[in-house]
Amino acid sequence: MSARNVSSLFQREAIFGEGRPAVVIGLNAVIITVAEEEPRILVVRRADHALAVDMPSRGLAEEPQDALPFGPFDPQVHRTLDLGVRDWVETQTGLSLGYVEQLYTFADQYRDPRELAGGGRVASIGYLALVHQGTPGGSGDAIWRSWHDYMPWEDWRDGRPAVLDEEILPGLEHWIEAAPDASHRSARLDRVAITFGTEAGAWDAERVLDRYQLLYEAGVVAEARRDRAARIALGGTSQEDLPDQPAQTGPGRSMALDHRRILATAMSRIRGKLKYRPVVFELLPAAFTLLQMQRVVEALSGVRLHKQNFRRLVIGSGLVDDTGRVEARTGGRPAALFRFRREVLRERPAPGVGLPALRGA
Amino acid sequence: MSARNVSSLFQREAIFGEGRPAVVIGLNAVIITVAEEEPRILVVRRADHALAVDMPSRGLAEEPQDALPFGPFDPQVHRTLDLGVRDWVETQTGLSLGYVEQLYTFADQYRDPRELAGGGRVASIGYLALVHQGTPGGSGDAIWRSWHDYMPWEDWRDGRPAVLDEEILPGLEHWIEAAPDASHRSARLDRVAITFGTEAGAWDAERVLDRYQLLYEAGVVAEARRDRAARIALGGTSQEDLPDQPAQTGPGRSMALDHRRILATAMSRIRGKLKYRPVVFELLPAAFTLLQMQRVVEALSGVRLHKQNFRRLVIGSGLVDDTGRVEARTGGRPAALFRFRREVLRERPAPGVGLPALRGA
DNA sequence: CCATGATATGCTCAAACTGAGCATAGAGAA
DNA sequence: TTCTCTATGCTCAGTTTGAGCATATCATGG
Repeated sequence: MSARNVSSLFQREAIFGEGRPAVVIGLNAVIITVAEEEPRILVVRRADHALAVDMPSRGLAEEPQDALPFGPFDPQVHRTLDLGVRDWVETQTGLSLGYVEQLYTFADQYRDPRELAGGGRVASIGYLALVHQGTPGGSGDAIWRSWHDYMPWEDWRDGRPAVLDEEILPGLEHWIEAAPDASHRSARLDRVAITFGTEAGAWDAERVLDRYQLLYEAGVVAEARRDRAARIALGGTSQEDLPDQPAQTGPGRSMALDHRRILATAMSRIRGKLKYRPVVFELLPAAFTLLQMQRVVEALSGVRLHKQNFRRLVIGSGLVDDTGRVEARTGGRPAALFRFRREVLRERPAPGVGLPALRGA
Repeated sequence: MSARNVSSLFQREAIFGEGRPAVVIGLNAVIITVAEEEPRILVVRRADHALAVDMPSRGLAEEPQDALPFGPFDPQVHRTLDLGVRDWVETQTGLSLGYVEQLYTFADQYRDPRELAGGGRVASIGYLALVHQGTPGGSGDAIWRSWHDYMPWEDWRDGRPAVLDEEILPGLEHWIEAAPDASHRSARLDRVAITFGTEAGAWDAERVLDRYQLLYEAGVVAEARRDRAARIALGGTSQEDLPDQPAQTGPGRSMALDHRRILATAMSRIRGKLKYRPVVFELLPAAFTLLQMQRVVEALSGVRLHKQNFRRLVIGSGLVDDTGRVEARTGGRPAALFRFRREVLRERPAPGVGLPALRGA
């Protein structure tokens, strides 16, 4: 509460002095495409030597894990963070990114377990990038995987995902029961109800991050138990009441470090953005049918849409132009081919697929 | 395009090796409150010794500038970035922050001119924080100022801001004219039309950042010319076609470094958030009248709302509860006092002041 | 050539939501 | 008592949504 002069910290020494805290900045990219009606992200297989190298004898997980592509940020080379991302993604994978957007900066203590072994803090700036369908997969060991492999509970296109009732809600139930007292229990119950929409059937597609965070805190997700095991193994204490399950189980495929959290952030962001910015077109070819467009929106948002109403809204919004051409290979009546109408940006303040179904309710 | 193995960069050396890029992380906070129907932010007066110290003889600006509160991030002390912000804000100003949210990480080259003088890159992570009305101002030299002092063109509550037609649009006009060729000119015209809504009178309150960025690029805002002057003075080259005006003029009050850009980011974020999250209540007392609530929303969004419809929506949304008490000092019929209904979080997926006027159109 | 099975596309209709006002209520001030 | 204010209730036309029904236009297989 000391009323210290605020600008004292502006002194040069405070910033450039000896005590300069060493933070290494890394850039993680969630590179998204949509192919065969599935939203896919680029992942690499990565040996979790974070643990393996430092304590091979402690018997912690050594098997390789999926990880998001990563590149260090070097201020000597890169003028801006965005350019840094584009640069190393292109260098490593040959992919030329279209839309690129900064997501969030993650710098929690122990987000990288190497910190426990004496490494410095590694801050990671998450990025979201979109590339067109049909872009050749990354070279090297990078592959495209459906993001639903990691978040199966986020795909409601074929109805309520079974994993919710089979694994997730029971796990959360357990966590609620394990609360220290009634008030905590009630708070936990509320939180589950809010994020998973257990009450009014109100599933909010945008709350991907909230849901993942909750699953992590509740120890339902494999990463939670893995990280806890790492802390214990390295001498940290753990007061947490996580269920004692094998570290590798849990809903969805796990990822290295906090990468699944970064993915969740990306999913939340793109689902939100869909409504008010024309980002879908970044994932579509130049000419497309309305059903193709609908399928991409559905893949990203994870919910089915009413076809006729989708047409009405998209056409009515002025987002697209009829090219006059048709796509004949539909298996039925040929579909008109449309293209994105860039001029709409000039006319409407928030052009996007503002479907009511996507607006939350 | 070399198809290098992606995971090669995961090697420990790449991260912790000798060539570790030195990046200092600072935290800037946009601390917002609303008092007397004005949205206010906490600012400090700061001598721009960035330039003054390094080249006192070159005659560059030495007068103090407004700056956002700043604190270094020290990974040795702070477990998370959020905690870091709360900690130094409390230490320096005695303010206990309510809502805190990360905005964006800024790390452009030369965002801090000290870099030109040989300092390392200073990355800044911007934060948005809300504190209740009536919170005592910061101690030391921190003061509350209306954010419209810095962005006067964002306040449409009393009609179209005069500064738009008097200063901004002429300045942008000049920039459009100065384009190298017709296609650039057309692109610039489009961009102005989009961000400032010159076409259909479509002012999108959320595009605060787009507008500020455009003003900066067009050299309309004082910071653009200041930064350019600094680059030239320090030997950098400048090919830019910025108008030759005194560095200190331009619409709105200028700020140090890229702080006005960070403010613009905060304004965009909160205006967007207002629609789907109950953030207004962070700025209101426990019990409030609907008009008080409306005034806070108007102050933040910069637009006037229809009173009866505001009531209808807020009450209908279940966001508030009647306390049964009344506020008598209204100057007219006493107004019912309401309080925030926290349970709404459990019921609705996206509770917020989702007024149509705030939805863009 | 005609039914069948697909998908595309057009159109309708009730329910809910918005934008703008009119009208009345309950205070203090003149 | 009347006037002036702000609060609060209510109406109404225009628009937007949610859900379907109906028709169009292909390919395919009798």
